Amino acid sequence: MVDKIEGKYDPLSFENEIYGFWQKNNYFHAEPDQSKTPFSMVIPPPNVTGYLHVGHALNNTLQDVVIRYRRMKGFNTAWIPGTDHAGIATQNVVEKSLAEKGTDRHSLGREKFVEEVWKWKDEYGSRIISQLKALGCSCDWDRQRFTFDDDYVNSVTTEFISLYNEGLIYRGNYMTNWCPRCRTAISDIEVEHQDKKGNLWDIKYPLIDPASGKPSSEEYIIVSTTRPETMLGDTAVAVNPGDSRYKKLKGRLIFLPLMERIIPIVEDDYVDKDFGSGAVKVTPAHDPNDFEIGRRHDLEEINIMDEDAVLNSNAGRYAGMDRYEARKKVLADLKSGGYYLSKKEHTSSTGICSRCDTIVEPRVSMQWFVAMKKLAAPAIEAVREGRVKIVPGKWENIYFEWMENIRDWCISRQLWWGHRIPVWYCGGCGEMIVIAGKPEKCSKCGGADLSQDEDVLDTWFSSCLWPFATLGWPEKTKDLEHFFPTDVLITAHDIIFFGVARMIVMALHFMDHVPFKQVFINPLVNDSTGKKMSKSKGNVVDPMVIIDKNGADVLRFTLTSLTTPGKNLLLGDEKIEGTRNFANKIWNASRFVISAIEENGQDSTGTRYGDIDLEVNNISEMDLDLWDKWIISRLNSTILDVEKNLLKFNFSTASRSLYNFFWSEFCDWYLESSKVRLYNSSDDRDKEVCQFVLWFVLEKYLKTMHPFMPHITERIWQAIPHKGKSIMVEEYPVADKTYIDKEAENTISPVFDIISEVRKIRSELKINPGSKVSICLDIKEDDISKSVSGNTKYIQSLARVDKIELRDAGERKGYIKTTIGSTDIYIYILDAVDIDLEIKRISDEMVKIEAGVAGSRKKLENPQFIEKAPEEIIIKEKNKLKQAGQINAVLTEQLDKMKNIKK
RNA sequence: GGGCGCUUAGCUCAGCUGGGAGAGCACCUGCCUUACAAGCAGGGGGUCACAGGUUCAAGCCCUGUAGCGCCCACCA
Repeated sequence: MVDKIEGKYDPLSFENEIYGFWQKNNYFHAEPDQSKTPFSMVIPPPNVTGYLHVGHALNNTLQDVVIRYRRMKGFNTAWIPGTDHAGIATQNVVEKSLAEKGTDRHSLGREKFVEEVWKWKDEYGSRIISQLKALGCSCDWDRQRFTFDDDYVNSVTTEFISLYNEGLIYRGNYMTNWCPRCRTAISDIEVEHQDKKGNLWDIKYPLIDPASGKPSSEEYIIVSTTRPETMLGDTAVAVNPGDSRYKKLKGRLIFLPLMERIIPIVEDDYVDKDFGSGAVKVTPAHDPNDFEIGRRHDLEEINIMDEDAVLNSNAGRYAGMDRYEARKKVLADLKSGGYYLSKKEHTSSTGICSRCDTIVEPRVSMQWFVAMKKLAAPAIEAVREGRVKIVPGKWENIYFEWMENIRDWCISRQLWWGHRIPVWYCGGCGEMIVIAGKPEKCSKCGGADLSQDEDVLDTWFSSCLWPFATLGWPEKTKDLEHFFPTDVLITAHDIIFFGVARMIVMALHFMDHVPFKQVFINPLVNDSTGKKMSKSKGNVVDPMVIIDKNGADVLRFTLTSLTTPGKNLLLGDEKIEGTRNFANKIWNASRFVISAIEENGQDSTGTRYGDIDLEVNNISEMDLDLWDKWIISRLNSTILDVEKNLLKFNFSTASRSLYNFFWSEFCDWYLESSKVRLYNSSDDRDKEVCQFVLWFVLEKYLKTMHPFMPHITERIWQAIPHKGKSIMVEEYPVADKTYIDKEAENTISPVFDIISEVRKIRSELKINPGSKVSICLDIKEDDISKSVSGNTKYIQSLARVDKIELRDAGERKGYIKTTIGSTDIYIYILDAVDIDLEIKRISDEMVKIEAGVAGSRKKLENPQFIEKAPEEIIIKEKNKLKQAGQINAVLTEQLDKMKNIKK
């Protein structure tokens, strides 16, 4: 590592180098070690096809802050990274690239296509990994996993077979959500719902005349539908059993127009008497409700669509038409046949595929399912009992609501990219064999004609093993023993159902333990106007662009400072700029500290500073100035505050604490005060103490800040006196409460007040900032007097004062008088003052004071307040009133004086 | 249809268990003061959505209203 820091903050010049330094020294890696307390996390694996979007940037920054903090706290930390093979998403991406080459997966064939995807993965799959590195993530890269690694395939196979053997996985023909574009079944949660405007059509279904057996020309039932084309698959009309209108029609048959099929009327409680005509057409193969009705009444399920949602031969003369084309034709035919009654506008929620936005077609097909009810129960209990804590708590309710109403999980996908289902079918006898690895012959008939189930498993069926499969499960590895359960999972809210819930389910089932103790749901990142980022809107912020321009630290700190649990965050350029300025501030202040140390001719990287031994580092034995005690006190409070908020995932508060301490306290006050001691003091010992404290506070601060801005803190730390190789493996500063010195803070406070007051008056009266003024301080309280008299040189320097007298100015001319607390301040301004300006200043001040006085007086005159409010509040209020009175007196006096001069 | 969240300065938000309305940005004034103009010093600006209630005291607790947002749901 280089020592000296450059004159200008240029993160791009050192961030990569520092990351390489960490990696080279293997700081990210942890081995199981019984002597240490483990702290582990698994990354929510990003899609292998993915690139780092701003949501990932946030998610991984937060994880890195947590893991770096814990590492410095002495835990044996492992942050396990990796990627997800992401079945549909990846297959879609590769298919797209095939299409560009003018080919498709079908002409390639399954085997070649899968090879193609692996090639794609090898080429692009590390993109997101290198982006995470650019962000500074301290993942244990030796443990990087992919949900399609050989070992992982073994985990998934074990999962499937064992759930199957326990009767928790079954296969059957059921209603599923079918995406005609992806040509696969998808699970309920992969369907998003959008309200779409459409129509509700009323259609006449003639009754069959019992006498003739032919459609009646007079009797009919009206049915309403939003999807007229599905009538081609109707196998009944349902009415409510309590609906008197249809009592007389019980047992009658109906003539289904167009298909000319005879279908029954069935009675079912599902039907709402008050909706439309109270009669519902029933299409068991293309509507989830109708499916249920159909199963209850043993109705035929006529599948009228193929996997592209094109009508099949069951749709008669409509075969070959797309579903929407068929709709038009059906309506036209209904019209010409006299069956069409009316249409009205109707908005209904439409299911769309979350992967490709295609309208999902409910379709009956043969699929594999996981029976979830039994599995969910212990997972609900685990959260209820607090064994898994979800932060913010509101998400727990959402979790409960979903888990308590959970439905079975369709896990088979009609894709080629994914974990194959470990099931073989015997061509001879039809036997189904569930086994890892292809059996040689059929266990029933001995035949060798065995073929594997064509489907693959839902990606989430594999990712829900992530917290323990990455550690070696089902093998009983040392890693698993040491690092499982993990401690925290940080993820976005849309993963609660897909991942979090199922991880809890599977960990409880297979590991008999929760997979993580806490889940933090990170906020969503919106654009600067609060809109969701989307490619089509063109408002996507690319984190890599920010990193390439401002460095990773700036992006990271911007994100943490905006992360308030439970609230979406808005990211815009101004926010980035603010952090960049802050990083610049840290850089420059550090340069100041370095130069302050070096000025004394000390070795900037040694372990000694003057006669102060950094290794002993005992500030309690030093002769600390009030300012030293104050800044050390503030530092310790800051450390406490940062830690407290970090443990609550309150990243914005922790960030603000770091920001305010450094800028408003360390830079604005302590650094400025140090100049007095460094440049104009003859007290060498005091100068040394000051230099030491500058170093001490900066060094501790850098460590406290390190998890948030790892690169800059490392860079600067390497350039100041330090012991140890890297800040990232240093011990996190221990906030020593004995140094939280409220007395020092209280003692210094009047000094600050006086400086601020003099600055304010100077500014308001437009006194040239370059010129110095003389002041008199009339202090009535002994302790203030003591602290002020010991700090006059600071007041002189920071408020640009030449002469300070600790007395009142009496009748001497050329002074204006102001007051702060009980202290009167006289500022000698010669005749430079603009009388009108001063009169205005005083009048404005008096108005403010008056409002406060009125409020206090009202309270204190209220007998109930005196009676019921706590003593301390009453005292406080009285003090307020007293002080206001004093200030008012001074202002009145001053005002009179000014007015007299004016005369 | 059910549930949840939000509403505080021009903008974005912070305000923990009820007792002094805050920050950043923007704005205004003055400063190139030897770490930093990506800076320094100072300043203006708010009936804390609305209406009730509890309380000595409400941005904070309770009820209701309105607006915005999100999630869930098998509304033909």
